[in-house]
Amino acid sequence: MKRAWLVKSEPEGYAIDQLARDGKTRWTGVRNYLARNLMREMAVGDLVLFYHSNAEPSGIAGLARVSAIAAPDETQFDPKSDYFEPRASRAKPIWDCVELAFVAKAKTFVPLDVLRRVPELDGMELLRKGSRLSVQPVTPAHLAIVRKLAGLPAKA
DNA sequence: GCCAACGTTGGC
DNA sequence: GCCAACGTTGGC
Repeated sequence: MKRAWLVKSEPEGYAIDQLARDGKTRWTGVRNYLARNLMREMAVGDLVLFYHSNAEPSGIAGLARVSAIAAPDETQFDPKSDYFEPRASRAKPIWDCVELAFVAKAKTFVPLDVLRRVPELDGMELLRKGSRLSVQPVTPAHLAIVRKLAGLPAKA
């Protein structure tokens, strides 16, 4: 069963344009158990909304797709990395990441306040007060609405 | 910069 | 296992 997701990224750290240049990237640095567990549920081909957080403005910036399933996040083993995890070992990794591939940049960037004004998006995790989860599931209905708003292709 | 809403840590 | 203190996320 194909599912849909949303990931947050600070554009100053890794923006949709960077993903467009790279083509694909390992989604490293997620250090939240719920987010990790959701990444473990991702399948190759699942679509992923790409959200710019902590931005001016924040909002939906594009679309990606899962190009490889969850595997140990290499940054946890690197003492020089901000994401180093002293409790982890290669025998017992703690953090995983998927690989994401670029699909499209939003033809129309959709800011958060616009999303909030769409009644059909009620209940979307992103719009929940205090929502901080950086990896979230998105229902097919919500995905379809957001793609329409953003001018993202109906077929990836 | 403020602060609400979390998640994590560590003392007990 | 409880929970207070602390740290982080992310909108505003």
